[in-house]
Amino acid sequence: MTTLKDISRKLSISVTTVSRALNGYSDVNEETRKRIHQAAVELNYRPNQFARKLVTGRSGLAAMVLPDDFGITTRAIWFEILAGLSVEFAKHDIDFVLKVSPTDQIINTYQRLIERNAMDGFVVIAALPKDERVSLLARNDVPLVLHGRSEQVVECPVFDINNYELMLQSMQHLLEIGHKRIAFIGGPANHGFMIDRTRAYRSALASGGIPFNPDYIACGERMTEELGMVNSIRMCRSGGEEPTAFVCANTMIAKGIYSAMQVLGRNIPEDVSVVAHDDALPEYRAVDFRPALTVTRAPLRDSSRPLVDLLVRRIRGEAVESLTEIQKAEFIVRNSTSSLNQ
Amino acid sequence: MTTLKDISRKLSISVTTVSRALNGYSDVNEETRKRIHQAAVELNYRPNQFARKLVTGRSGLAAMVLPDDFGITTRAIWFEILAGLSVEFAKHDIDFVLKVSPTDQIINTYQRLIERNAMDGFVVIAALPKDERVSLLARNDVPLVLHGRSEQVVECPVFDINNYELMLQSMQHLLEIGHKRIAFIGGPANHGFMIDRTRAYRSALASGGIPFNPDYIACGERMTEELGMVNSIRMCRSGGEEPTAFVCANTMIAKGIYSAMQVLGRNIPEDVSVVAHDDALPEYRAVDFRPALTVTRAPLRDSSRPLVDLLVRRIRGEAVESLTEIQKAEFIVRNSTSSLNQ
DNA sequence: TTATTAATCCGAAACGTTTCGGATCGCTTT
DNA sequence: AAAGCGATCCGAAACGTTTCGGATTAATAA
Repeated sequence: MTTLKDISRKLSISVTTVSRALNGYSDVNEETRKRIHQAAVELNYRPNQFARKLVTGRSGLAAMVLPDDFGITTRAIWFEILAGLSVEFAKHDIDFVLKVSPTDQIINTYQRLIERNAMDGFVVIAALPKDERVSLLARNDVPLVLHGRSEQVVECPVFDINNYELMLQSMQHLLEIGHKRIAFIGGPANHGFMIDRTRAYRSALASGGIPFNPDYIACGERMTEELGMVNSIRMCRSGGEEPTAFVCANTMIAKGIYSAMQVLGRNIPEDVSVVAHDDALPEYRAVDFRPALTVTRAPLRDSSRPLVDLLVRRIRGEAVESLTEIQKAEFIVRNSTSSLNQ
Repeated sequence: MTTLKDISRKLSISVTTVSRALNGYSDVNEETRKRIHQAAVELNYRPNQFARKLVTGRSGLAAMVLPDDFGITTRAIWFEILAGLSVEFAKHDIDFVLKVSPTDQIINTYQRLIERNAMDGFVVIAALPKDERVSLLARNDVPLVLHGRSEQVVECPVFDINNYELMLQSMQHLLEIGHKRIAFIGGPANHGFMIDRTRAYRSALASGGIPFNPDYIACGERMTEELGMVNSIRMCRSGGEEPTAFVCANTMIAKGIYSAMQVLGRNIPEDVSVVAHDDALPEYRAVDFRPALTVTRAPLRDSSRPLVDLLVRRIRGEAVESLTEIQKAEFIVRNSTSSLNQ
């Protein structure tokens, strides 16, 4: 391991100057900076992160804490998120540490991590309205970036997609082509994105002059095919009037509805229309659905970069006010929606 | 942040003694050790990992490097592995860092990580016979644990399942119930586990007096449903004699074969028998197959603990000779295999 | 000429541990 | 009485950085 002292000795230049040259300070001559840089590559110098942390307080480590029951979604999706974060953090020379914790121990895990004071920051996914993780981190003044909006007024960067808008788009599309009995199958009701989308759902109904029917909305802890299947079947069999269209919180739910409709002998889009929000996971490609699925599209992969950027800027000390990014979803009409022919 | 100095000051005891007390050295009086421990919890003392690393060389960090195309397997499986490792490492107070790297940059990524010298050790999954990752790490004397056996003689701990034995078991079962035309659909031919299983496959055939038929073996880069589907269909349509039994390297391949047989109008197990190796992933439960799948079973989840234990012991300096663990797979006969009734 | 200033450089302290090499003291052994 | 020993303790150095507060020199301004 070559150290600053090695370079210093080789060039007969003080350690201070070597350090300042390598860190781009302005009070070192261009000529000597060149020599120092050259010596650094020759000796294959790598700064010792730990020595640096000791004095700067920065560790070059960022973490994410996951529940071991995978929370609202599936292993594949978590991996997609993790992989994206890992490569983005790497661009900033930050190592990404993954903590998996028993679900009821999440807060303790955060607590211990905070006490150890080894992480420069955290990324927190799937914000709840009053999120204990967020308030704990914020209270201890440790940088975090939040995926999804949180109700509480906290000084932290936020990344989100425009859940309200995208739901509005789906609904307007369905309303325009004549649907009136529109069902919404989504995730856990207490999550930020569900609150926004439910709000948009109701407001779209209202603006269409359609009364809200609580039987047409279903929330489940886990947004899987099964959720879509059982709830769409239930809605179609409930005896009352069946929905003519479904809006789904993701493509897996839509997949479940496709299966259910096949079982029930309904055709998509002739009998029922289906719209979903699409995280663009390779495992569930909306274009490959038969019929191809109409979606609002916002690739999950695209969220890693903004998340990491926001966190890094927060760590660097940028004002939190400027650190909010809301991504627009794209609306793509395919073949799973059609106007009612009755 | 409370430091050793704080405790030292509070108790009027030297920093040295405080450090030695907390680290369990024998040259400190039981009485004062008590006082020190008590003060430590009162002040909520947490040792500064980075200061420690600076002097001991240990960082409390272990890493795994993954290809961004997910290599031989799926996102869900990678996540299963990652989650297991994270919780096991946590038990040893080690933070688990995840590096995702472009597939053609894997070696460079290792190289950089080694140079930075920030990781206490690595876990390397899916060993190749001559594994560049392994030789690079070993050459630089950084601890690693290997999942799967590697041909090269390297000083490193190894964890594996008994691939040769489990393949033998599957084959013997099929031979005993009268099968002669047995196909094997597996993963990349160059991987250690495939080499072992192929060897067992051929040796079982030989011991049954059955000539090896190259048309009955299929290897694919990615062990997915698709692989099982296309290869089983190909084998059944190739014009020659169809296989009466399939051995699959995992349950996803078996799933693909189930679909294929349905398409071809063959019944399992009346027309064809299917055996698979089962990593016990929640997404593909062998008991839930219709008919329930006969398997050799070795839960992937169970591999995290031995992997981490072996690595930790290696980091602590234990002799590598003692650090090998081979796990036995369990053979479970269900309803996907039956004797030939012809 | 003298005072100012800008451009470069550097010594030393600090971050929080661990560890080496003793020091002290009361007892036991010769 | 001297030497040896075991049980406890501690000062100081070291790990590899960053950074504070100057120091030096030469050019510029007064």
